[in-house]
Amino acid sequence: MDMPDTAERLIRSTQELLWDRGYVGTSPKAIQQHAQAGQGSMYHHFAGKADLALAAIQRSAAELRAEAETALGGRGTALERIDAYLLRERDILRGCRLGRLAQDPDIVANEDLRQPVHETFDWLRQRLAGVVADGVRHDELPAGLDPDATAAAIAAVVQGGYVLARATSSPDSFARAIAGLRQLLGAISQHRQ
Amino acid sequence: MDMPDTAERLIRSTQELLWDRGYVGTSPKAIQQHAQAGQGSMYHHFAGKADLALAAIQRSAAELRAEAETALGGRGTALERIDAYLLRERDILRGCRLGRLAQDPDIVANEDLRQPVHETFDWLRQRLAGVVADGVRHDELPAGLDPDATAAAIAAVVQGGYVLARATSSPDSFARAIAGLRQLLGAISQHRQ
DNA sequence: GTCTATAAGAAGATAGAC
DNA sequence: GTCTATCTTCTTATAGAC
Repeated sequence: MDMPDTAERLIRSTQELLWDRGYVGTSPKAIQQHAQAGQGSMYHHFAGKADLALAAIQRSAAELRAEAETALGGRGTALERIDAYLLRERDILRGCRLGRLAQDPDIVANEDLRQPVHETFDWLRQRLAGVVADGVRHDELPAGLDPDATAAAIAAVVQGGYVLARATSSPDSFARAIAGLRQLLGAISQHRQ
Repeated sequence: MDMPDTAERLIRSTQELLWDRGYVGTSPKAIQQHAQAGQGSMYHHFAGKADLALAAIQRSAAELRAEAETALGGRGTALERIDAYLLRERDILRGCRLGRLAQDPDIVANEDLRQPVHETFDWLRQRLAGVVADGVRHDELPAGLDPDATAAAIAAVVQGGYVLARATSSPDSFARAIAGLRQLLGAISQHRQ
């Protein structure tokens, strides 16, 4: 268990702070303190706040994608894989690492910083749409169902569930939204074994 | 068309800036410039940034609630009223005035500032649940449907739709999520006239 | 009510020593 | 690679004149 090197600690610290406070709310000083790195260290390894944030966002995007893939690429029916995604462990009140950045004006205004966020959500929707399409192909889901729209609704319930949970300071709000979506999906499923 | 008085301009300016930049990203100076009010003016009318933000958030919460009520309290079947809510005009890429505040660490950390956000989302879910319950009562929607969970899912798709739209810089992402939800609701509805 | 002056501290770096 | 010094601008006010 060696201590990660300085650049690595800076990236990980920035990931944590971006998650909790966003880009606008995260200062270089706070990053340095969290990473136990000096001013000079940070500016030696990274050109500045934006450069470091880019590394952190790319890292978070890759992690998120891997976690989603674990659920969506698992075994089971389409509905079971969607359930695995919807019910996977989440730090609900902390929100989505990437989704929160979509609210940040300085992220949205900076094309470099926005790109990994954009790409990840594009990937997620396509990945979810693929699973929905599988469900339609195997007669689990009705033939008329639009995989892209359904996928977008699923991703939106998760992102919106986070918002509702934070707004009400209660993870229950997230759970309720997920339960509502699962009930709708269950109601239209063809229950084939 | 008189110019609103100073306190009023300060509140409206703060509403706009909170919407676009959040609490952490909004400085008193920016508010003063937007409102064309001086430093002394602002601190004469309000105790400080938090006090002014509270007034602005309460105002935005009341406005949002009134707009939702217009759609949800209109005439028509339950599904038509939900559609009216889902399809009402929105400034999609700007996001939700209140939902974006749920991401703000300084809002969540301050009970006074969080309260109007919390209350508004509680109200919205209950209001939506009432409409869903109406639908169940009138046999538009299946008897087994959980109104609270369905309401949470509907609110989450809207909030999440905003997140997806901002993440992808495209209002289409919002529209797709709404379309997905409407397709699910349509599929389970009983199509009674 | 509004204006200007003042101020302690943070934000986001740059420069040069070690 | 890391450290300290320095710098400009911004943040969030307070104080007192007008």
